[in-house]
Amino acid sequence: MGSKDSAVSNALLDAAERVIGRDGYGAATSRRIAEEAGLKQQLVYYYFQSMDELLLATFKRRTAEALDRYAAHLLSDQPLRKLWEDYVKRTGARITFEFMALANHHEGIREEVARFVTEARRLQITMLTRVYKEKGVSSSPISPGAAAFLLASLAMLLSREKDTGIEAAHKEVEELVEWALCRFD
Amino acid sequence: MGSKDSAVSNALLDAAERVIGRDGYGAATSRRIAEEAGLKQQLVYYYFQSMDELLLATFKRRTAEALDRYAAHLLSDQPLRKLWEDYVKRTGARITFEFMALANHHEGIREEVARFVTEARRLQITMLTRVYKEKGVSSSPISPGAAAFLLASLAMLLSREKDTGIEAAHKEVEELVEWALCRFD
DNA sequence: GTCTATACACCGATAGAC
DNA sequence: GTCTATCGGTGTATAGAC
Repeated sequence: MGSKDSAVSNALLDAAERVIGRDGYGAATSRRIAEEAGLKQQLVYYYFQSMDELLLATFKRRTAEALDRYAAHLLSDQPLRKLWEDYVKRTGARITFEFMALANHHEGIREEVARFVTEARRLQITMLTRVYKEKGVSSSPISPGAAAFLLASLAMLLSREKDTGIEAAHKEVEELVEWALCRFD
Repeated sequence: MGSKDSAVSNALLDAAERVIGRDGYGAATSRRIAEEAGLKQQLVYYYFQSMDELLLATFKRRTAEALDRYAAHLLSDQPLRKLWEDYVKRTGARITFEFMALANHHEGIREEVARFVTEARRLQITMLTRVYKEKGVSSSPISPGAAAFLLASLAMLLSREKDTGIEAAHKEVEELVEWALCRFD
């Protein structure tokens, strides 16, 4: 077994992301991922015990990177807007939905999704509670938790639909979000 | 080629739904679907030209059923609440996300997703415009289109996260939705 | 650490008998 | 309309040389 943070190991994770994003999780086979990385198929089994493990490692690297970005947004002077932009760019992406579907029948990925979403929400509630206090929000029907959830769900569906060529009601939703974000600036 | 609305054809579509929901689209092979239906693998190719066509037929049957349900909700005396309950039950379901992921790399399914979402939104905007007028809503920052989108995105993420074992901020979101729905009752 | 070789299962799809 | 038989391709994973 080879090291998990070697150059080859990371090249395999990069290749796995490209293949899954382009062709779906059904195409994430040892042969295609190795070919995408310019390596021999059998090398996959030197660096990972199984395909399941490779897929899980690919996903865990992504969630770790995302949590790092979210933490960085907290330090920005427009944390809410930074988070929204990050979400729109990433949570509706093709590869995100591939992993969501994979979570249906891959226990390790399902557990990692749960861990990731819970921790991300916790971070955002902390941030929003601070923002509410700074801006003197006191009696909103939308609690910090609900606001975090709203932000995530709107960004996810909005960017997913855009990717699918749908635009029904998008302009109005974007204006609504813009209106809400401006109230916090 | 056999008829598309024969008993056998529908049994294959039923079996395909079960396999995809349980094991993912990667498991939707002619052999497994036929076995699930108690039929021979080769029969799939008598009723469908290819696996792609079977998957598309499976999805189209689902979207047609959903649009029928949505149209029925319009006639209810609590159309908004009926729609919310339908959404919570279905849009976050495992199989929905499998088809969303499939849409990434299956052109026919992507087109059908776009058609379905656009038509569903159109129906809901008609309904909400009527409700707004009946209730005398005039200066809400949330337009009928934005409200339809909000409903869809919240229900989708809420039920998806529940299925994954996540509950962070869910209680607050449910209370917020309940509060909003009550205002229309 | 990377190579060649290979075992064995499953895949989509077709041909042709009945 | 359903059956048996089958082709060529691809999948996961392992063994063993270098």
